[in-house]
Amino acid sequence: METSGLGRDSITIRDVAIHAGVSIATVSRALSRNRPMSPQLQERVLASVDALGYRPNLVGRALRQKKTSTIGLIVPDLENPFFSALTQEVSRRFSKSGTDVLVISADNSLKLELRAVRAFLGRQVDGLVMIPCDEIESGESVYLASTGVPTLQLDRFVDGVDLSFVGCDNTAGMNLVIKHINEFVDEASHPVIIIGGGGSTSSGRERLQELTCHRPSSLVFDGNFSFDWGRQAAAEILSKGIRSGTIVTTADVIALGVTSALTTTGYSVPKDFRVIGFDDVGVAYLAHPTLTTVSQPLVDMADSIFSFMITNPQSSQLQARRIFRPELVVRESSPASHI
Amino acid sequence: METSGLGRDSITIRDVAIHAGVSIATVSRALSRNRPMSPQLQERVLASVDALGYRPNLVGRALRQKKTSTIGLIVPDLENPFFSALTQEVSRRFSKSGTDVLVISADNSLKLELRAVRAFLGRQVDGLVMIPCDEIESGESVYLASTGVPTLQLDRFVDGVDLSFVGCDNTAGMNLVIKHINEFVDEASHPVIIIGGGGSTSSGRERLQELTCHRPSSLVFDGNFSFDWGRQAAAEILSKGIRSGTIVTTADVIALGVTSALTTTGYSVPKDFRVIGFDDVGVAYLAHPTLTTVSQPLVDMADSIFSFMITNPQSSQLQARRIFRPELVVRESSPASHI
DNA sequence: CTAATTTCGGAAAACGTTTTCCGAAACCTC
DNA sequence: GAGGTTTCGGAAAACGTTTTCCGAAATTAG
Repeated sequence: METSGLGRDSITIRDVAIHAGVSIATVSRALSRNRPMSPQLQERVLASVDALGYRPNLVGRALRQKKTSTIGLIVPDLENPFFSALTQEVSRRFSKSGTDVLVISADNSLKLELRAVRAFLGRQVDGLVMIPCDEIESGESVYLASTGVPTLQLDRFVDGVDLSFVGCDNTAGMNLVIKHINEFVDEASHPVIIIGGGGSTSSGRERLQELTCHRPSSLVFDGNFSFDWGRQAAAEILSKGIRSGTIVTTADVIALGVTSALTTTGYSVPKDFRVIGFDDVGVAYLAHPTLTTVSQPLVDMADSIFSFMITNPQSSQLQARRIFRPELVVRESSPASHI
Repeated sequence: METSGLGRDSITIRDVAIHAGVSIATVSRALSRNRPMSPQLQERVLASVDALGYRPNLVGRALRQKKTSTIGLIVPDLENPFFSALTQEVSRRFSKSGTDVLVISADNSLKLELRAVRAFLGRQVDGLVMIPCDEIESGESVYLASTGVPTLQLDRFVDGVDLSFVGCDNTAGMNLVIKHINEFVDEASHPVIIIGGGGSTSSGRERLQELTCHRPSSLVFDGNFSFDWGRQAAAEILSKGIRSGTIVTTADVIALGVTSALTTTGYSVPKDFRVIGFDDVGVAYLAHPTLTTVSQPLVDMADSIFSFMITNPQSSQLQARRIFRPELVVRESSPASHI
């Protein structure tokens, strides 16, 4: 055959209809199995479809059906391994059910986040999953999203909008950490240093809040969710003359940055400083020393997002929260044994 | 106003036309500035657009214009930090120009990769950028993609398809590594161990090939691009009774896995084993010890993808290759000083 | 054998845009 | 002030589907 070596202006359903000698309605039905039809005719149509290499134009279909079998996922930063893992998990879950997940990274920018919402809304996605950049400032994006399409917040939520949320219990997670450090921390000799991050996100704030609430006298540093901030924070700690202590962070990426800076400068983890993270990203297990952290149930969260999305067709009204319990994973960076 | 607290069945261009008392053509023109029109009328239309909160349906527009202002990016695995960094960079580059980049992760599965191609093709993206999963097996996906839309291969290419490619010079990169290790490797006492990965990808193969070609007597292990494979390979090395050497890998993720396993088992990097990676992902600088690796020019590659995409409107015919020169970054895991 | 029902293919409307084509009005030029 | 040109708004076609509606044929019932 080799009708069209390069698939220039593609073959439409009309071409198939002509080729098979039927109407376009028949072709559509043969493909969608929307209505029973005589097997031999169906077969004939399908043969033409194959012969011509016809691929339905999903844009046309979407326009007519007013649905795209697509959901959009907006993530603040793909370079944060926690988000890429979460992205992977969510995609995996949906692809099992035949809906495609399209991902846009907001690159930690509110402007890009808003633009991503517009892009997805305009493209008529059937649902939107957002990990908002900012607890306050993302309000506009999230609200806009919710006016157009069933929207779910993942991992972080925005203050003041009534929208379903799937995440983990950051407070409970931090309590596990606090209980853990209570086992070996001697207030006087071994100070607790808190390195926050993402203070303008709900999860960052919740984690930090719980920490400062239980350890009010601790030294607190606040920055963002990044390796670099971790490195920087470690430098600040050292510059303050602190030479040992227990460092609790609000994210693995921070903890890894801290550890890196500390060990590079000649300090030992966990001998001089114990370091604790949050999230349990893949590299936490790989770092040297391996990182004590709080593990989030990624697959459960992805499952939850999925079921919310399909059972919650339009009722953004009855918003709900599904909060999962994380668990502590004690590793080398803060061994359970006494110091 | 609060006409529609929840934006149920959204307002179309027709609603705006009625509200402004003009025809839909006029509304379209007012928005697209496609043809000059009287300022007061334009203003009136725009006022109605604002009042109603109209947002154009991009599906309708795409159908009519036969373009979507969207490009698709298919990446084999978002959890590989190199790919997430590359994804971020490409997105960043395109978003500057107003085209949205939609990402799908193939999750290292050929089936999902093919499905992603179909999804993007059906959705009529204006272009497709692929990092193919497999040098051979991804042929079907890549070919299919190329028949429908201008397609670019990134970082890896598929054997036998004539399609433009943007990547780095893996051979040159590995030569830098070889030159580097030649400075301190004493054949007899300090064996060179090669840990390959992604042997079924062009980049993995090229890198491994160059290594084995220059160091034919080395011990060679082959696996895939993952932390886990690195750990596993390290275990195999130790089980063979090897207690020191220079370990060259074909990717940072492997090198990091190797280092992790080695140091956990009590060996020292770089004292006992020197370890060298490839890619220069963010964590390479964070690892302990920091990782010697070959740095790929991500932004150059992203720029190149971009310019290929816009200048190469349809001419997949004249396929071209844009190969960038990587550079060696010597860090602690294989110091330049003698052992 | 007629009447009632079912089966099944096709014509055409619809989805929300953009854009071509028209025609009316306005503006020049002499 | 007539003829020519430009300006500018609207009607309608087009994009590629799905789906409603219709009618012809086939089947069943009585």
